[in-house]
Amino acid sequence: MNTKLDWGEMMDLNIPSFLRNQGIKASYQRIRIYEYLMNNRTHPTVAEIYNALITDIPSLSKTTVYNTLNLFVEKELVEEVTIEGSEMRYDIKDPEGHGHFKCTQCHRIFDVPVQIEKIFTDELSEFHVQAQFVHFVGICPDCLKKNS
Amino acid sequence: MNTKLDWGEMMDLNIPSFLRNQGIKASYQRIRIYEYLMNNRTHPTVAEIYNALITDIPSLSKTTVYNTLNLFVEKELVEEVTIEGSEMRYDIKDPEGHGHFKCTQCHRIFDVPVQIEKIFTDELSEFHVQAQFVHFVGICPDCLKKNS
DNA sequence: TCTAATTTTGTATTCATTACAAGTTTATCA
DNA sequence: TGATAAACTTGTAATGAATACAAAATTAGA
Ligand SMILES: [Mn+2]
Ligand SMILES: [Mn+2]
Ligand SMILES: [Zn+2]
Ligand SMILES: [Zn+2]
Repeated sequence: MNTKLDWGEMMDLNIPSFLRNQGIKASYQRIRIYEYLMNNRTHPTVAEIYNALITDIPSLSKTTVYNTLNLFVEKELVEEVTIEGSEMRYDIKDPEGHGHFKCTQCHRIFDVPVQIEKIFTDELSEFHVQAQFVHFVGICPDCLKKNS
Repeated sequence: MNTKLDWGEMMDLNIPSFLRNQGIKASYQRIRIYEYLMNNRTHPTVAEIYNALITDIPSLSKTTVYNTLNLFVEKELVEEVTIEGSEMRYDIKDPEGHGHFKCTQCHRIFDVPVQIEKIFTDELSEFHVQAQFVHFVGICPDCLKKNS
């Protein structure tokens, strides 16, 4: 039998120690917010995270959600998804990196694999690239099926 | 001698008729806002456009800048650049398409060529892609030089 | 346990964007 | 040309995401 855990499994099992490893105190609120992002890969907004957790954590403040997400972004555990003009969206940062697809019809945001290396050009060699983001906009397979 | 004008030259010469061709009434404000975007490829915010034009057009309202840009986006003359979380930025839409690089030090946003085709993957064939955006974040050549 | 540091919370504030209605300009037609 | 409607612009009010700030609560260290 295989006892080796992958990245996702490891953090699922022990979020508190993962957070501590990243130099973050594992408060109850932080654990629950991180856990929510792990289990809901839907690129939620602050409001969505808050509304999902408020029943379980009646004392939760929206400010805490903002503070926590900003901390996670700073520590590079979480990525801001700026695919919308209105509200910021958040996503667990995965080491490989992936792109996003926004469906104009159902408004869902999908993960899509992207070959990041291939988009680099000669011109970019002069720049020091620290992060890259690829966004697509269009109609998702589900909505295409419904339309036809 | 060559009398053929390219896309940029054509619109430089006659913005009003270009706008009318796109089904947009060529009001003075609209012409000046489009002209500003043509001459300032710096991905300006609404506030920047407004502040640049207010001395020439003392009656100008910020609402008009918003209305006009939203109209241009709708008619696909202009593209929203959602590289910042705070303010929307605007860019003349060019047929070939290009990526953007945000320098974390001088906060400028640069155009960078991108081979869009190369980022498509098999997974995406199920989606109907209408637009794609590539953003980089890092340090620009100027700032790299200053740092060293 | 006592004390300091950290975290959470609630409220007030900021500010980009939109909503709306009134004023102004432009187009249409007799 | 002059009247009338349509389109556009403007100013102000409203919305709402995000931050600032200070007090309350929790945690860590001595
Ligand atoms: Mn994602
Ligand atoms: Mn550009
Ligand atoms: Zn869809
Ligand atoms: Zn720079």
